[in-house]
Amino acid sequence: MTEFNHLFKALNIVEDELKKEILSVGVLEQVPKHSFIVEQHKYIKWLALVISGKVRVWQENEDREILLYYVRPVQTCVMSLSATFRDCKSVVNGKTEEDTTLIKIPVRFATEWSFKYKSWNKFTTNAFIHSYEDLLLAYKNLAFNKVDQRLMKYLNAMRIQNNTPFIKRSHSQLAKEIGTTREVISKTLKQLEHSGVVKLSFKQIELL
Amino acid sequence: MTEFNHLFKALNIVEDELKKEILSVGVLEQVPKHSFIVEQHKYIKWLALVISGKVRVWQENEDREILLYYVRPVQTCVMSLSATFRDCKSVVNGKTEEDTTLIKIPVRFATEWSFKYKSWNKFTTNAFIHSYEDLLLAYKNLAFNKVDQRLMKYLNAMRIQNNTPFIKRSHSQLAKEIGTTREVISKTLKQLEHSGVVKLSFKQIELL
DNA sequence: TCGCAGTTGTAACAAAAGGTACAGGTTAAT
DNA sequence: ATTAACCTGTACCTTTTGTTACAACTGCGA
Repeated sequence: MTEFNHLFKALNIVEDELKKEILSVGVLEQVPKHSFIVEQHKYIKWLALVISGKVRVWQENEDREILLYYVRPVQTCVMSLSATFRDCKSVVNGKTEEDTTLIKIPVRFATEWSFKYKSWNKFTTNAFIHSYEDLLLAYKNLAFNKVDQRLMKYLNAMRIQNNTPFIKRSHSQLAKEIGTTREVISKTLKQLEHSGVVKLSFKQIELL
Repeated sequence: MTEFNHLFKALNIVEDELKKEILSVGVLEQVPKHSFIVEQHKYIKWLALVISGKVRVWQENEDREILLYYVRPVQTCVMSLSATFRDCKSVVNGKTEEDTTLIKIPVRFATEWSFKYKSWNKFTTNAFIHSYEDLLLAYKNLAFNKVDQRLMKYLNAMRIQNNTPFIKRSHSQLAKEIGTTREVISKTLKQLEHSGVVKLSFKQIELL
């Protein structure tokens, strides 16, 4: 089970006891792209850890969406983590964007572990802290920056993330990340192209 | 020390050992209104627990502000909580709005405790979860609702909070809660008055 | 009681964002 | 090769939000 060893290493899990427990209750799952992992208003029963692939987590409201974050290897979604502490319904949506490998752990175990094993405790606490700070940044960004600035931030983050200046996303996908509409993105991108910051082509934006 | 007993009861702290530790390292402090508890870019050294009074926590950006949350008895500010897990600078501001009583705990203890004492663990975890969910709601609200809706939500929350339909805040204070400017709040309130939802007077808004 | 700092109202304008409508491009599947 | 589904560009218009500027009001303290 390479995936489990990979998990142990990535999360700095050192206790043999904990490893044994994870091996016995954890379920390895291959999820194809575009599958829902969590859905708004539905109960979360598993703590999902992303071993490979990518999960997009967002909120929606009628016809609009806004990106919250991506869960990448090796991480967990805070929302499913908070479900481990009190049975709860999801207030977000999560969907794989690529074929994804998960290790799923029934929520009830995670609570015990955080008290029993230092490394698990550290992992969960860190997850909370980082997620909170990320969300705080996102909130500030939304509160104080206009669409064009938010878009540029997003594009630059993508560039660093994927290590390429070519962002392969359609305008409507971008709109759903930024929290606006397709037309606004199209117009904003055109402006950015005129000012020589980007170069546009079909389903692709090049950062200059 | 009534304050400490009050704290133990409110946080469901049952372990005698933990009580002893809190009593020995905790510092009781009376803070007058309008004092900074945490400041952006400054290090957080204490975990502050609000026993009585109220602390306003917000973010700012040049000339704009936006409210994050209030810390009320008996709670702690998540940001100072996350500082207990890794020495960090604050990304928010916190200021007392009333004369406030705090119990301050040096950050290094809080980490140990969360592993050593179940009730402390529970308290910190719950604090994280609730704060995260609150922020998520705020984010969604900001992303999808216009100023008038956000304002009404805020006013209604205040009404419930203080159990009175009279909200005693100036327009510029409201602007800083909502994340907009004074003029916009004035105009929006006038509209709301015309539609018979509120009644305006000096430094007071009555919800009808 | 006077003056001052903070508050409120509002007109006029500017900028940002959203919505409608439609033309035309690209791709993938049949 | 044709079609259907999706993508892009843009003109035009509306709504929302922000800015500037100024007049008038309120309440407190000297």
